[in-house]
Amino acid sequence: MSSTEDRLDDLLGYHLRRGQLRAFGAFAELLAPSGLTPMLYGVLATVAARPGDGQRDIAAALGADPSTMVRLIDQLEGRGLLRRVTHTTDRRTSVPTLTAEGRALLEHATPLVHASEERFAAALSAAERAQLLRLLRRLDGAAVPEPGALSSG
Amino acid sequence: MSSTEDRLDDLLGYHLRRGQLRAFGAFAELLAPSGLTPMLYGVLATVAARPGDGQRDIAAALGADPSTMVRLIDQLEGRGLLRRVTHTTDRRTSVPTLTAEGRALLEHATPLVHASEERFAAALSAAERAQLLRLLRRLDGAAVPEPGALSSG
DNA sequence: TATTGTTATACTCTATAACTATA
DNA sequence: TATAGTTATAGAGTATAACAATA
Repeated sequence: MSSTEDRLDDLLGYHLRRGQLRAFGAFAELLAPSGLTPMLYGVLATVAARPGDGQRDIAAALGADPSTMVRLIDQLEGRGLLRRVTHTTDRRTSVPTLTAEGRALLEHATPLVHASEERFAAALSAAERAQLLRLLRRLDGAAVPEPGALSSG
Repeated sequence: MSSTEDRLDDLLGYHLRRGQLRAFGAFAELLAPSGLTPMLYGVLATVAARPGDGQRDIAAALGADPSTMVRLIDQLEGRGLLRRVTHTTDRRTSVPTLTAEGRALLEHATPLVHASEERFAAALSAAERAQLLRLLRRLDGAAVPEPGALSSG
């Protein structure tokens, strides 16, 4: 009723957190068997999307710390989903590269991820989901700066 | 091609997470001096909004675990922002109750929280923010997965 | 001297299970 | 027997700082 009761309900941050928890939960329900967390899936997808990028670039694209990325890459490499390939000209840089298994798992997981999205966003119509996605992209700002990319929202 | 590069950019969960991180960061920038985290603010606001509720109810309202709530209440009580008042008829129940200091801090913090929202959502117009809030509320409104049901790994 | 990746470490947040005291 | 709160503990997840190899 009064402003006292609505303090949290009026906050984007509050609902963003709750929405993310729901999204994470739905992800876990469908993808637990694959052993993938949202972050591990994000790494696989980003490695696939940015071939040739070093770990630091992958980390930056995901908003993660380089030392955090080491552990994530360790996990994925330990499961044979990717390999660290030394960069052709800069031997400091290791380029995460998907193995056949990694690519297969990514292809297997992606429809499950979309299914989890449809599950936790079932309260919204397709048009509303698209609208929500559009607004969230704008919120993120210029999303991930990609080499040679175009837009600016 | 596009399906490969857009795997993450098409996901609500991905953008919800990034949005929440942005919200959390903006909150920290403005609220760090107060010593409040988003969750601690949420507890204060919920205690204010639900006088007479026990810790378990407060926890449920925030989607948190009862044992997690103990620690949060501990922190707030240790700083003199609330007190545990034994329930009138059920002596098992402790009712978190704001002190004058707690209420004052809540009143002080709330405009700062709104300022942090305006900061991290600056890319959106007022109408877009309202629309985003509506959609996120609808998302939250659907059956909330229980806290324990999510993490079975 | 700067940069990439790595390691060691610590800190935060949260959940699980066992325990207490009430009911 | 069931419930509210608590405790101890463990598991993610992440960040900071120091270090080695390379540029």
